[in-house]
Amino acid sequence: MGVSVSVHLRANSWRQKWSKAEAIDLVASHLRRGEWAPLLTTWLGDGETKRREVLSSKYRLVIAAKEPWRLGNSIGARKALVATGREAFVKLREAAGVYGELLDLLGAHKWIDIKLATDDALRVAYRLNTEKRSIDVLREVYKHNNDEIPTQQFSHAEEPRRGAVVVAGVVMYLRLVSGTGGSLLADHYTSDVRKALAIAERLESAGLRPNIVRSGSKYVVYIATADLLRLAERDSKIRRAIALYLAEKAKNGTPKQRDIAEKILKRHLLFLSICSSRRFLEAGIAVH
DNA sequence: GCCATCAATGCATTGTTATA
DNA sequence: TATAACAATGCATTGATGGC
Repeated sequence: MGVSVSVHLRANSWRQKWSKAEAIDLVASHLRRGEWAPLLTTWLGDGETKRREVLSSKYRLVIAAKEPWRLGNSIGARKALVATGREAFVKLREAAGVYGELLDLLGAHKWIDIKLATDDALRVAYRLNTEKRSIDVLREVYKHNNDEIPTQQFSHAEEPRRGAVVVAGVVMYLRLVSGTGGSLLADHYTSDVRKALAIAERLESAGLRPNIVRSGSKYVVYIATADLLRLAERDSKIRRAIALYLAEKAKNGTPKQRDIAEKILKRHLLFLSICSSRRFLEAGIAVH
């Protein structure tokens, strides 16, 4: 089985014992018989790994070799594409057998890639822990600051201006973002990082997923389309404000804004049902 | 290839300060 | 006090990135 082979190969220090060319041929012949263990050891040694690719579901087993054609399709002069697809990584993982426990202990970089390729739960956990957004970075920098931000700054019940909504007591401005589909954000500007962090925390405790980015000397706390839509579903004031904002932009915005606003309106019919149809007729929006 | 998001940058209007 | 210079604010735009 894979176990005995891989452990055996290790024990013999086969990489030193045989020439690379011989070793490569050995790996290739084993692989032809469906035996992946030698390939695993070779890949752990001379394999190329791109975690980025694995995480974006691009699975390629590439090994550096002098004569790549012996192993698989050549990529350039020195690399062999041995296999593709997630299944190949599953095979590698299976080939490791008990040896995997050792690799676990070692925290072997490439071994982790194999696990990331084959274990969905691990992928999710990995992403949660490693993919830092700019808000996470900011939080780390300022985490020693546990100073309470006076809540009073949130509590005023002022009426938001046009194009603004109140989210968890925070006045946020609506904003259209161009992309192919267009998005709608709500943001809040402040030049005080700690205020920004406090506001973000408040939004988070309201079940949202805010981010903070720098804009010149300011910090921008914002929530993205998905969050805004969820808010709109359960908060009629927000729903209404968004509907009006979109209608206004679709009518009087710059060409770009009109475009985006119309797209969003058509995609999320929710907002059409909010305002009176007369209002929308006035706004001159044609929705088919 | 499409779409949403990220993050940087741009810009017009409004507010503030300096100087005559 | 008039106004020129500058800064802050409230946005808008855009290229890059990454998932599906």
